[in-house]
Amino acid sequence: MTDTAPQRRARARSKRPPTIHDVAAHAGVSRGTVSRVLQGGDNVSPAAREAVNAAIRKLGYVVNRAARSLVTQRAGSVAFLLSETQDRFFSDPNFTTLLRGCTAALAELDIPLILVTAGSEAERRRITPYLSAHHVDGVLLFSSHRGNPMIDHFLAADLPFVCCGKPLGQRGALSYVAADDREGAKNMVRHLLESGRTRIATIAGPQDTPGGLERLAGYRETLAEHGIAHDKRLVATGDYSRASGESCMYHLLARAPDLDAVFVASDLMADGALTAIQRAGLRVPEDIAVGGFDDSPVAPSTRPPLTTIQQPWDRISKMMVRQLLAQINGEGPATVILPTKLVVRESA
Amino acid sequence: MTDTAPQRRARARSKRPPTIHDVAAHAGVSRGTVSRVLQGGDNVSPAAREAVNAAIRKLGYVVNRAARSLVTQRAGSVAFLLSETQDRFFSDPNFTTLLRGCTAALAELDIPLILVTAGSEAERRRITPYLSAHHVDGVLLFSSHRGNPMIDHFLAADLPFVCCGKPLGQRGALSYVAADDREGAKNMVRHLLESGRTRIATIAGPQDTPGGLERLAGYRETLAEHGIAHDKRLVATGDYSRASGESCMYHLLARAPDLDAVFVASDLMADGALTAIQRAGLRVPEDIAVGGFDDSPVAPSTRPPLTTIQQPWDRISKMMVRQLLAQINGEGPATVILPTKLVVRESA
DNA sequence: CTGAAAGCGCTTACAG
DNA sequence: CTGAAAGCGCTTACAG
Repeated sequence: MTDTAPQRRARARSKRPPTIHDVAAHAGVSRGTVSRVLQGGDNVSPAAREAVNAAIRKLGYVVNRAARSLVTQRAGSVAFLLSETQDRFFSDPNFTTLLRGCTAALAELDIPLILVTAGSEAERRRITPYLSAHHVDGVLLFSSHRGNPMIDHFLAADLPFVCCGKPLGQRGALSYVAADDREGAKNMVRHLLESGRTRIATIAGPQDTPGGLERLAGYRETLAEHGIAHDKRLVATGDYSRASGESCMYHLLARAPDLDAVFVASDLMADGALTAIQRAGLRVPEDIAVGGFDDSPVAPSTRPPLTTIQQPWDRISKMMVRQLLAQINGEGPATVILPTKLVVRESA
Repeated sequence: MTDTAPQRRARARSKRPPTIHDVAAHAGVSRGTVSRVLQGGDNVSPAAREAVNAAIRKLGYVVNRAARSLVTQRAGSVAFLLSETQDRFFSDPNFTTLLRGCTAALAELDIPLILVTAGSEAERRRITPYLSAHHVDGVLLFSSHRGNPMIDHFLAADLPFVCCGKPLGQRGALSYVAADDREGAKNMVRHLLESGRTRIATIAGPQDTPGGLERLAGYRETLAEHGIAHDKRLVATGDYSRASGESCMYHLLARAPDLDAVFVASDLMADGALTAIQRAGLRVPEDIAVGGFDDSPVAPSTRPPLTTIQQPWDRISKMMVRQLLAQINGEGPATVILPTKLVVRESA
């Protein structure tokens, strides 16, 4: 009626996935040897390795990660943290591209990706202890605005993290991967200049984001390099949304009716600008050339198709993963800047 | 020079997050009591509970989930599984809506969401053992096409899962949450009929997806109910893409020039149909009324804005999470069908 | 190259 | 209501 402890255990095990104990018994070795094979198989005789691998296959053994984590003191997983209003990011096509890239890069390494959002202060408070308690080995941080408070927690908890884009308002060396925004902007403005435009306006992004800052700086630098005096009537600042691009363009048109080109810091805003220009009865690119930034999915299907700067999203996500793993393995922080590419279509 | 074991342990601990052991020592109780408080605090005296909670706050204790998982035999996490070509899903706006909804619902329950993709056969082979080994407690499954092979593995491994949409080609009772596609389609066709249209065409979705099947069935049923004979020249089948909507519409126009309305099984395809109709020199809705399905983000900004059927995405994700947790807690499978809503804009 | 043993941080019957 | 103890499934010095 009542089983002995070993009987009970054996019975329970029959319903459960096999453990290292079962593999060891099957292969006729100790559990230590099985573990060594699992770790890569150094210091194991070929015969033992073979027997263990055969047993693993036969039993369909899969390591229990919780048990492993407990002893190695590593979670074995990584967080993809969206520290931004969710709506903003989830509706941003660039975000899905990044998410897909990181998922793929991590999947190849068999590292689970835990998706975490922290758009509000309340969410941040809830998630910080989880992260700081090292329930993940590191975090891929996506947050565009200045002064993310979570960074200090990660630093305090000694938790590796890599930012997407330069984290503003932070001191000390932090790991981040970013596109070369400034150089990309310069490239576009140069292209506009070379096509003969002389009155080039810009719609910048929010000035508390690296993209907003750097792309505007690139615009100014290029004009300065070409001896063109700065004219603040030619500068408007949007919030990366399509609607803001449209209204900025109306302002620009009103303030500087003679402008013949505009460099817009995002494709979405550029699409809005296109609408404004056409509603004003002007033609693109004949009257006004429009250059965007991102090469987002909408770029080829705007009317006319948008000339823009391609962000290296795939490389960014791959590099973020690589940098994060390096840090988890003890390396120090590093900054990675990736080049962008001018994509010429019809709008400029 | 050489520490004793306890000294070594104490020193190591000082750099590590506090454990239940530290909390117990601090509160002057046993570790068992601390654990009981963590579990909800039944069978614990108020005094002990207070002491433990104070110690937890003071030490900033956070439970080690790996250790907990090891003994409870539960992962404590859930997978969001995309068993579909990644491109297709990541570019689908409905997908991000679902992902956001599930993330939010799970976050409230403090359950980590692990994002897993399995678009190719190779990926499926890699991920199946991980999932089947119960590295997650359950899976939220997103896959639209017929006969997903992973389902059999989940069944065999006794792993709870809930599908988004009716899983085709499966027998036996499976849990799924879906919008009432058929009723939604009927609703739209009725709306078209009531506005006086008599030659109503349809662009259906792929016939190996529940949405493709059910929406077409709803279309047919409604016409039959109104005594309108079935005319197969009025039926075309697309693949949910914008491009397929456009080309289907050209075919329809060629085969049945007298059609005065079209019910399209997705907003993206409807947008394509709009283009085709306008290129053919016809007006929407004057000449042809167009009804979509999804109420996706593009619907309000098509020209003209699209009359469509709203899918209850937020409710779907919430219900999927709820059903999954119920199953994890031992309940049997259930089917949940959620109503849709007609959203009238200008296209019909 | 290999086994025996300790220990990772929890939970949970089992006694009391 | 509470403590002592066993055990979850691994890894890793430590001896040999």
